[in-house]
Amino acid sequence: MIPMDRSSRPIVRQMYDLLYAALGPQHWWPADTREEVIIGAILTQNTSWKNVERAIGSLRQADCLTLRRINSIAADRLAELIRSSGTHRVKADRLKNLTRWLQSRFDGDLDALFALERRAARRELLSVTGIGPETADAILLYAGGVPTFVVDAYTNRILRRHYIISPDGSDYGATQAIFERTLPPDDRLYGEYHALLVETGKRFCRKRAECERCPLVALPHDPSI
DNA sequence: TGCCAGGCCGGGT
DNA sequence: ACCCGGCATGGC
Repeated sequence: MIPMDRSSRPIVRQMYDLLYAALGPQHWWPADTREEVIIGAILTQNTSWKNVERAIGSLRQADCLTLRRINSIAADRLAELIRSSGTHRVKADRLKNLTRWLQSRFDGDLDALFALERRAARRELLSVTGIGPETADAILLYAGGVPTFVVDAYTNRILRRHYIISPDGSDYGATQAIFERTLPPDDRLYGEYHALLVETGKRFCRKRAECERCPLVALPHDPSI
């Protein structure tokens, strides 16, 4: 067997190695229980994690950091508890949609959901109003341990920057397929990789001056992205 | 001060 | 099949 040299390694693997070497393990998803993962996944939609942390704290303080409790309290009370996460009335409705659906369809049993075949479980999650592709995959991966690659805005931006997808590309499934085609279906690997991409986006893509310090700067890229 | 954050929905072309 | 406004708080 001819050993594979560095330059012929898939770009997606090179990127992972560079990010992990530079940033180390990210310990995602930051939560104590899988229910907390699910709640956080909805709260963090288009919202900085910092604001989500406060909302999680409020829920914990009110003993409402479980799906059962969220299912039983009033939506407007829930909205007040999660106010700091922004778009709080929308998110309160979405959380209620989720818990109502889990109760009626799976008798409130998360194990029943995650026991489903992966595509079936994903379809189920997507049927809930307020759960889109990224939220569904984050729940599957970080709460269920299902090896599904999570694609977010930073992921597409970084792939555009490195010519891996077209300059205007943002197709969720296409981006997801790039990772799932190249990497073994390992939930720990997927989880670490997505966390590294988000951390990279936060630290190196926000301000122009920071992007030259990106661990991926040695790879071919378009500086204007 | 304005702009954005670990999206998604619903209505309009 | 896209495109867009709305949702809303806290941080820089």
